[in-house]
Parts: sequence; C-alpha cells; structure tokens
Amino acid sequence: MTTYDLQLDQTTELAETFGLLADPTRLSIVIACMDQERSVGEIAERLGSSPSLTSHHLRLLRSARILRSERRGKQVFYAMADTCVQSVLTIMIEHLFVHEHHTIDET
Amino acid sequence: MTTYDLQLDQTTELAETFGLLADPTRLSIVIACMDQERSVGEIAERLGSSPSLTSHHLRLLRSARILRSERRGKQVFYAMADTCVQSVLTIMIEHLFVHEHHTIDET
DNA sequence: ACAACACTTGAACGATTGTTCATATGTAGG
DNA sequence: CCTACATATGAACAATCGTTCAAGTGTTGT
Repeated sequence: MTTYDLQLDQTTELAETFGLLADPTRLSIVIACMDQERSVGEIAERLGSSPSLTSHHLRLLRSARILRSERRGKQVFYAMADTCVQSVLTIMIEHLFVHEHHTIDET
Repeated sequence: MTTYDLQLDQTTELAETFGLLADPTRLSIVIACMDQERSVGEIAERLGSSPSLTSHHLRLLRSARILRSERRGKQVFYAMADTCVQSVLTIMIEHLFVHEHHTIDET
C-alpha cells in the first residue's frame, strides 16, 4: 500500500545486510547463533569448515553488528546482535518449513 | 529458543534469495514493485538506469519467482510475487525508518 | 510491409567475493 | 618462559557478479 522511497545510501546499506546473508557458509553461521551463543570452534565444527574460514566470516558479521562477540578464556563466543535480522530469518525459515510440509502432504 | 537445523540445499536456497536482494540496483527494483506493478520503462526511469540493465535484473528476479511479469501491449509489467520477501522487506525498511527518526530525535 | 517503440538477450570486461594456506596474536597451564 | 590451544589476520587465487554496448525479438499503428 505504501510506496517506499529510499535514498541511495539507505538502499545500499540494506543491500549490504542482505549481502552478508547471501553466502551459504555465512548464513549457516548466523543461523547457528540464532538460538544461543556459540564458540568459533563449535561453529566451525558444526559447519565442517576450517576455523580460519569461520573466523573470516565472523569478522564480517561482527563488523556489520549482526553478531556480537565476547571472549571468555581461550574461546570467543558469538551471538545474535540484530533483532531485525533475527526476525527476518525466522520468517524465511518458517516459510521454508511450511512449504516443505505442504509438498509432503500433497504427495 | 528453537535451534534450526537446515540442510545444505535449504541454506543455499535461502542464501540465493538474499543474494538477489544484495545489490542496490536490484533491491531498488524490488522495492519499486512492492506497492504496485510497474513497467520496465517506469522502473528504469525511476532508478535512472538503462532499460537493458533493468531487464537483466528483472530476469533474475522473475526466474527466482520474487517478481512476476505480465505483458500488456508493448509494455511488460512487473509485480511482487513472493509474500515472504514482501514482509521481510517491510520489516527491514520500517526498522530503517525507526532508527532514522531516533537519530534525529537524539540530536 | 515498414517504422517506431518497449523490452530482451548475448558477449565482454573490470571489480568484487569466498576460500585456502601460512603466519600472527592472545590466553591458560606447567 | 615455553608449549599447547583457540582464534585472528594477510596474501593470493579462481570464480562469480554487475554493468555496458550491440544486436535481437515482439507489438502497435500506418
């Protein structure tokens, strides 16, 4: 109903946020941090990717304030920092599940 | 609260959707089609970009079923086809506006 | 059939991106 | 201080992406 007329820098900022969710590896990292905080090693192991790669992605997500980090001893824990991204992901994933179940029912 | 355990292809599919929203030009196109259907020329003019570039982006958005197209005479009209993307964008944009107003109030 | 308009398509190019490997930093225990 | 562990950083490379230009298809009116 409403026409949104965004400025270029606002659109670019939005696009950058989406860009950070646009890679499977990085998206998995964010999703893994949705429900609870997780250490870098824990995330890397869950995804089956190297600590180095995981750390690279975490740096991007942290500097965009999508995740926040907290060091506790030798480990660094990452958690969701952006409630907006959290709800967007929830919507998209729930939508995914609904569609999946429908296709099962329809067979 | 809930731990989402997505399969790789589901994560990839999600990431691809976000990838389509990750470019400023393409995102502007989607946003322009949020409230009403628009012709290719209308979109191109609004964005100040060439019909060619606009059409390239529209093809991607259409084949991902984010937008749908309908030819009427010489013109082709594009409109939102994905309610999920629609609500995600609404959330993000409203969030953007709230933050904008807060920073104005706080000065 | 031809011209004008609206849009699409393909090739080509520079720029950006995800990943790997090697190396560095930080922390805890002996 | 030295070693082991956990994470971070930098350089380098292939692959992907957005854009432009030129040429194509489809539609309307004459």
